[in-house]
Amino acid sequence: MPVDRKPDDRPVRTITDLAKLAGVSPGTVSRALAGNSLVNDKTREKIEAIAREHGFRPNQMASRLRRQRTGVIGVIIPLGHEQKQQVSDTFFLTLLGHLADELTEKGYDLMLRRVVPASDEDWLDPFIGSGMIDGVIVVGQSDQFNHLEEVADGYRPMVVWGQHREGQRHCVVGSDNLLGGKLAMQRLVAAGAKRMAFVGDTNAPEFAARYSGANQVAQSFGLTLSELPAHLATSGMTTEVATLMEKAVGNYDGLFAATDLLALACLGELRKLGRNVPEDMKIVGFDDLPIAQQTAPPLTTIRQDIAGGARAIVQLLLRRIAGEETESIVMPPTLVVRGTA
Amino acid sequence: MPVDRKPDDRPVRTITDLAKLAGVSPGTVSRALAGNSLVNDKTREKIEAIAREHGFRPNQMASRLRRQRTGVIGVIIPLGHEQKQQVSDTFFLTLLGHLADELTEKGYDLMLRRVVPASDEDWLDPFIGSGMIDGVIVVGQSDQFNHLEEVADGYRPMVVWGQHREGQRHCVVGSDNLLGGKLAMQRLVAAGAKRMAFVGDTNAPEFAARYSGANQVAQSFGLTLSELPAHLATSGMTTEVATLMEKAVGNYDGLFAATDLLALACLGELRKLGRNVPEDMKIVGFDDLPIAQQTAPPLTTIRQDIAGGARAIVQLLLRRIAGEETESIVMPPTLVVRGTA
DNA sequence: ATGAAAGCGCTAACAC
DNA sequence: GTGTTAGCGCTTTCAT
Repeated sequence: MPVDRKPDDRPVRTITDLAKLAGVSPGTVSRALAGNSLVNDKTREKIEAIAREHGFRPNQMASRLRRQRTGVIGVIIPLGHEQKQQVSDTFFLTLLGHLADELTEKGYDLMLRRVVPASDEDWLDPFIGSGMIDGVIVVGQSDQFNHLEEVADGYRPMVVWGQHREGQRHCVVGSDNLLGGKLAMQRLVAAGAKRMAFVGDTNAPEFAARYSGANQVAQSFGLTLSELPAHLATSGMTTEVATLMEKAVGNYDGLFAATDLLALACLGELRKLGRNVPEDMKIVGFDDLPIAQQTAPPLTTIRQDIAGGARAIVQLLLRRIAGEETESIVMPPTLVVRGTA
Repeated sequence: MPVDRKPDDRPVRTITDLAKLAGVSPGTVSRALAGNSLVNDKTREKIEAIAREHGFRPNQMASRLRRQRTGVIGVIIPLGHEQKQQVSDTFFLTLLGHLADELTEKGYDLMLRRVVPASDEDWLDPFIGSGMIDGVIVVGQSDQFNHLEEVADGYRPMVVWGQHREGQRHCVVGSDNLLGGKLAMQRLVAAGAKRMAFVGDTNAPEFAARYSGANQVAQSFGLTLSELPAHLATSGMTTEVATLMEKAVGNYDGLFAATDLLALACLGELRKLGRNVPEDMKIVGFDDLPIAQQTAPPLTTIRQDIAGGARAIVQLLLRRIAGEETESIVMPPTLVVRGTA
């Protein structure tokens, strides 16, 4: 039963073709191309020459099937709490870029998948069980914390970017969002704000922790922190924030935005409303994206070390693939004081 | 020669295991799970039940090897002209996000690779010839136009995002950069600018076309357009632009930035130098990234339809995979007038 | 140092 | 409708 395939006129498609041309066995070609075995130098050179001449590349599918390792790391972005959000949130994409860089450097390829997990659905297992990837990086916990816990019990080579909870079972790398929230609130208070609001969606664990940290500090000063629930969907965000800002003006004098993007939107809308930042309203963001330096006034924010996070994720994952156990890593964020608070 | 592997206690790992449990042959299981063949309903249900119970997923590596199709599209980002640039340029990443969305929707997975092609190096062939992907999307031509032409002669399922040149052989989707440049310059002139400069690196074909279009219009008005070569590497960009802006002040009153990111940097640096936009300096950007709305003043820019581009790329690629010939697509950009010019 | 051969797990003729 | 079987292209013992 010949596999039906387009006739390929390339004379040397398989290692066997090449072997015939070189007058050796397929095994020898495999060894020569792999480089590691002890093949006669002349034989190797000859094989390499032919391979180069014909632009031959060993079929990775076959190689990987045989070796039971794929050289591919899956990166999956669950978008549960933000149905509308595309894979286009700047922060995720920046992290993704760094992950690509790190993985490439380590010789792995990166397979990207975006999912909108329905509450009862298996979105992770098909990816993990597909035999296509050696390990998986989950970017953001979304509202899938419990599901991640379950999966982690049966599947070791997984590292998640997100929020760490005491005693959790899945390996996570992320910022200390509680601390970040505290730093943000301390700054707002130091800048003289009295009536504060958190702008963001506290359904995501990361954001909930940011709120919580900020709230703790607020209470310690005898102040309160309101919630202005705003979502990140790129399309609706601006109008949503516009509405929030109309209400916020006069009621608050300090905003802690869950992300820089949100902070930026607040800044823009407040300007439209004729309010001055930081005079009428102090603002602190979160992430320290490159644009935070370029706004007017430049954004006071909490910096997450995205590149460092990517490095840590990949490092932990490779250790897990090698069979090691690993701890989670919580990275301390830092306050960057600029012009908005 | 048993492949050495960790002992897997999962009772049903292969289609054959499952077949034994179900009391049928592997072939039947394969058919049942594939869904398409005519399998007895009872048999199918039984097989599906067992599969679900044991969390069984057919090994994709084997399936793909056998079927000679991978269900994976490669996305590769060549970074030739920007050695330092990571995969973190906002525009590329936004496009990448949309590509991920489109491909996911069509049932394809996305394999991401970042390369820094040395001038003489084969960076595309290894990816194409790896047998891991059914087709490839190249995001940006970088300085590899000629190489892409060569590859296109021998490999059909490839679509490139970038600049279209008359008579080129590789299939490309991209904006009409020449037109974009013209629109930008027309706006600068209409806004009253007299001494203009283009901020960007004209080694990339896209940028060269933007410059060229702008230059044509400038000349038609008897004006000249200088070049301020600035690179996109996220790290060095700000300082580089800072130097350029110091020189620019007083010499120019209108800037056409190759990208919004560059325009943003110009805006920021000019503010630091105490100059007002648009009074002292008109600025037009390119891309219309979401942040362009949020700057102060909001950025006048040339909009590229990134989502539409992604859709077109995927559509063309799938047609090429199916064996069709396809034309290139050039999309008209539009001028978005905001506050900077 | 090289050849021979047995699969990796799955699919699709082909036969019944 | 289901079983049988011959590979997809590669790697790796085992034998020489």
